[in-house]
Amino acid sequence: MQDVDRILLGDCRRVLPELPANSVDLIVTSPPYADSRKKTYGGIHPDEYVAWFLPISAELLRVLKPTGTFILNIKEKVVDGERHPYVIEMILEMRRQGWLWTEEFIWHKKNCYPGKWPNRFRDAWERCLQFNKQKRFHMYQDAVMVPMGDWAKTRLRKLSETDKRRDESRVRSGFGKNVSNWVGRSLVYPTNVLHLATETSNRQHSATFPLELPSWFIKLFTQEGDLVLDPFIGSGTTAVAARRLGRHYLGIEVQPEYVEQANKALSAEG
Amino acid sequence: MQDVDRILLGDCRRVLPELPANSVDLIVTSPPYADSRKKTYGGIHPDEYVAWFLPISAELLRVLKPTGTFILNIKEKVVDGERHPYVIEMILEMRRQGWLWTEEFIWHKKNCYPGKWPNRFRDAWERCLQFNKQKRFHMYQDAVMVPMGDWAKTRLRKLSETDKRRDESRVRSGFGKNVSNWVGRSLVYPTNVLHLATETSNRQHSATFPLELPSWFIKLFTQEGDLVLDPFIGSGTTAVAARRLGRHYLGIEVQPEYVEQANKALSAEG
DNA sequence: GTTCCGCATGAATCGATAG
DNA sequence: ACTATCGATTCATGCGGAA
Repeated sequence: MQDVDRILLGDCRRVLPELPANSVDLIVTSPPYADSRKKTYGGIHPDEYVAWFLPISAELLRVLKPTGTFILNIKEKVVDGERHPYVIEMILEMRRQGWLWTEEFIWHKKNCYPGKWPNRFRDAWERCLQFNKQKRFHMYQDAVMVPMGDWAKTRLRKLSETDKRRDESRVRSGFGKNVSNWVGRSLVYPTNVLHLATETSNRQHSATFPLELPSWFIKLFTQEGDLVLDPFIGSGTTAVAARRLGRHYLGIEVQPEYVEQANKALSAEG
Repeated sequence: MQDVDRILLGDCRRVLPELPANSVDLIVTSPPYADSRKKTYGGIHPDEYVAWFLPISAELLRVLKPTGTFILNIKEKVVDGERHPYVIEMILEMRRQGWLWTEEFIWHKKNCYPGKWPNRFRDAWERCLQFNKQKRFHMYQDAVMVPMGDWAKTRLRKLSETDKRRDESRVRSGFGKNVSNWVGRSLVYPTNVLHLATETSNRQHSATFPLELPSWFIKLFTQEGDLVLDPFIGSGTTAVAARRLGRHYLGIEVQPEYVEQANKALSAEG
């Protein structure tokens, strides 16, 4: 546990083998999309994407604890007017590697990229694939409970405005026991559809991963003190999320500029 | 064109070969989900689902016009704690058949089935897979434009409640031209995420498929007078949607009770 | 005619029980 | 051991009756 809370510089295909087996509680990552970030990983062509990723997922399978979870945020590109099948091929191949494809969460991007095409609407969702090593894994559902759908309409009607405000801030802070006792029936478990906006004010980082996304999965699948790994950490979003939630983190990034950026962001956290 | 606007009784594996090639503008269907039980279509086991469906999709490829579209509403079940891969295997096999996997729409089910499990949240989405025969297909995007996000906040604030309701029903009825002239700048194109509730309390429709779902795709991919096919039409939802929108329809259903139900629903349309 | 409240109802999933 | 059935869990929706 001495080598955590760091951003490691290097290609994760080289760095991952140096990590001990069964040591990570959660892997959350958004790998470079096919054909993008050409300079870094050589601009993987969609047709070669699966072959490129499988050795990495094999290492991830090794370093993950048996009770751990792997969340893969990914979306297939349109190639020649068609959704390229590399993502679904990857799911099948990873199952052959030994991964269990436990669930597929949908990240609904409330503010998706604008544009207009004659044969296609704007793409407003991405996959967050959940993989596990075994059927029994750690999941802390209470940590991500949300206000009930008609909460504001019904229960809160009788509360004063100040009560309501106090209530909401408590709910948002989220650390549950007293809150869930107090508002108890006002909180429900979420579904497998996440409604999050992309971060507009983000800098030059290509993979715009809102902080909320890794935060949600970190709360759901880890406890304080657990270790979160992101093998394509980019500007450090996952590490910041982990740190804010009191989890240990480990990031891998091949581009020195990103490593620097991530370390700067982490220092700013104090 | 004389044999349309009917619900055909029979297994679609037998009925489809009797239909002429290149005659259908849109196929929208929600096939029976994989089930261990043996009622309709012999209760297809998830492991056999792909083999069962491929001959059907081959026939669908034959009857669809080159400019037509096939929308397949489906969702994989959980089997032994894991999402079963039959849906994604089917996508790959259908591509080998010659289908283009153009897009994947997400139907976000606002009212999903309740429940609580230790390792899983409620499933609130289904796939609406779009397949085509060629890269150029008919798409009428203007027919499904929706009010802008802040529409209710800005424009509608000044309208009375009755005006608002009338307004919404106009938009929902969807015949675009006059509406888009009238509210003009208030309408935007939708994304590939649909937010619809399932119809729960509609008695005789055990329909899982809300009327809005086929309606949306019918408006998007056909014009008035075009032909819509549903090879697993069930209680006739797709036919009702087509009829209301002035499209011809053709339904296939293996269970006589459903055929009767569908015809009754269609008669009620007048 | 309107708003409000109560209630039944789901393309679900898991775990236990029974054959 | 492996499959089939059943009960428990849980919440957004829209209907119907009531004020």
